[in-house]
Amino acid sequence: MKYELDQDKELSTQISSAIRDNIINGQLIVNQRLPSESELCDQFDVSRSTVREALKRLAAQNLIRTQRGATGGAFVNKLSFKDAYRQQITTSTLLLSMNAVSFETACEARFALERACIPLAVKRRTPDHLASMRAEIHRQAQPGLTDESFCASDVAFHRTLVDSAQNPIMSYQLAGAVEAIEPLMNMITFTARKREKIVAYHTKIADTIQAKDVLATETALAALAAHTLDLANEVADQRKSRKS
Amino acid sequence: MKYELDQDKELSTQISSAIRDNIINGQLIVNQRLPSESELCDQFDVSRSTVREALKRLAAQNLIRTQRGATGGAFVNKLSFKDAYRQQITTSTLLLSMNAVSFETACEARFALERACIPLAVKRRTPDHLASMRAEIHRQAQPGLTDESFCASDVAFHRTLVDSAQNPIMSYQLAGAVEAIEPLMNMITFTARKREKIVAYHTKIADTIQAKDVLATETALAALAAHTLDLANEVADQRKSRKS
DNA sequence: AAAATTTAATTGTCAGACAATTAAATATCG
DNA sequence: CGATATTTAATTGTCTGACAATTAAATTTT
Repeated sequence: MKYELDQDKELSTQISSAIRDNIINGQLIVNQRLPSESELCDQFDVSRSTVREALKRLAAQNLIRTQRGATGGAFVNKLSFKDAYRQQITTSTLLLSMNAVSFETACEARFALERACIPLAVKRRTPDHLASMRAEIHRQAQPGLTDESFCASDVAFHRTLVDSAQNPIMSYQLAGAVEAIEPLMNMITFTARKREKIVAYHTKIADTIQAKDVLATETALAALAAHTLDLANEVADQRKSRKS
Repeated sequence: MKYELDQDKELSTQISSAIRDNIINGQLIVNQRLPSESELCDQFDVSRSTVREALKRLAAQNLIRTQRGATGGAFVNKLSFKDAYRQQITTSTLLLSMNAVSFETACEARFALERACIPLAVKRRTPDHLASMRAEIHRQAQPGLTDESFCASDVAFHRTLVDSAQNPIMSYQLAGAVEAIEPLMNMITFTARKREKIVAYHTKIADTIQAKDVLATETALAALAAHTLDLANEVADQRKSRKS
């Protein structure tokens, strides 16, 4: 295999990019073994530390995995949906926390994207999905729950809604939108009254999905979106008044 | 700062995870300088190579950047939307190519998610967005265009549609869905007649967005989705018949 | 005061060594 | 012969120490 290297960057970056390109364009296929570290040293004419730093970069992106031992080495890794989910969630969470994204913007994105799942969710939801939703709703209604657990259950409910569309690509794409909002939601204090209201919306959503009523589900979700935004604004107002 | 290390993994993995956790949970904030490599050697009681491999892992995820020189070091990187886009697109593309995702599934996800943008796009689209869409449509109608360029323009058109919702989180989330499908689309041969039809759909979509008609836009997009799926099935059928 | 030089801190790269792991090859024993 | 134990070889993981390259700050020179 031939490699073309950019100039003007660190060697380890050039090497990892070269190998990454070969994975993306299919010259290196899943489970294929890369040359051993010492062979790569020869090919790129660099030291082993440099090769290793390059390989660690690729490993961090789940593009390769390594095995020790006689038949070991670095292998092109099949990116699993699970790994992709995790990456997606990490990236989304960091993006939100580092870029001062408003709750409003994040909320808008989340509910808009979830709405996109409804027609498919209504068509394909199984009894299992419905049961999962009901289970989370039941959990959310329990009195002793901490705010954090309540939020986590909220996320689980919405994730089930997304998953019930049974399109793995959508589940993956939306993982970030659904999960990354959790830290923002965690800043809200959910009083018993507020929880009651949210539980009611969730129940409505589960009911309408069960009834296979797209329009009613969309309406219920929109109402929940509006309500969530209200809660967030309330928190923001409290902050402001406390400041002054 | 204290670090808790998992056992049973490579040292460089443990260290990168520990630092990553501290970035995610906010103990290390944006632009903060990490301890120098030799300080990290002392803190974790490992060699410099090990520390460096850990840092390269973090750099590969855009979590840190490094600078040489007297005041250099590793700094917590502010994850930009641009970096996040690129990561998202790379991951999505690999996920699709490595997991034998059907065109149907990818297409379904893409159009469902795009549909989610329509209400916002209709509300917020600027003359610039409309002009961009028209420009891509014009480009798609040119006779000498290669199939690849046609696909690229198609992607650009849809990206503009998404961007016109003016929600950066949605743009980011959908970047993968919109772009990753391009390699799959590239397997389709777009005859003049087929292009005409797609251009007509795109025109319809631009028109209805301009007219701020949500329902009509949704209808047009749904029609385009159905048509795209037909094209893909045609290709699949040809493959099958050529085999037998 | 400005420009040139030196210094010190830091990351990037190299070289060579040994430890740990693992599968395959080989030797041993019943 | 067959099963088991041992050795071997290949490979990644880690350590040590060195030097190069880069950069900002400190110092010296003009």
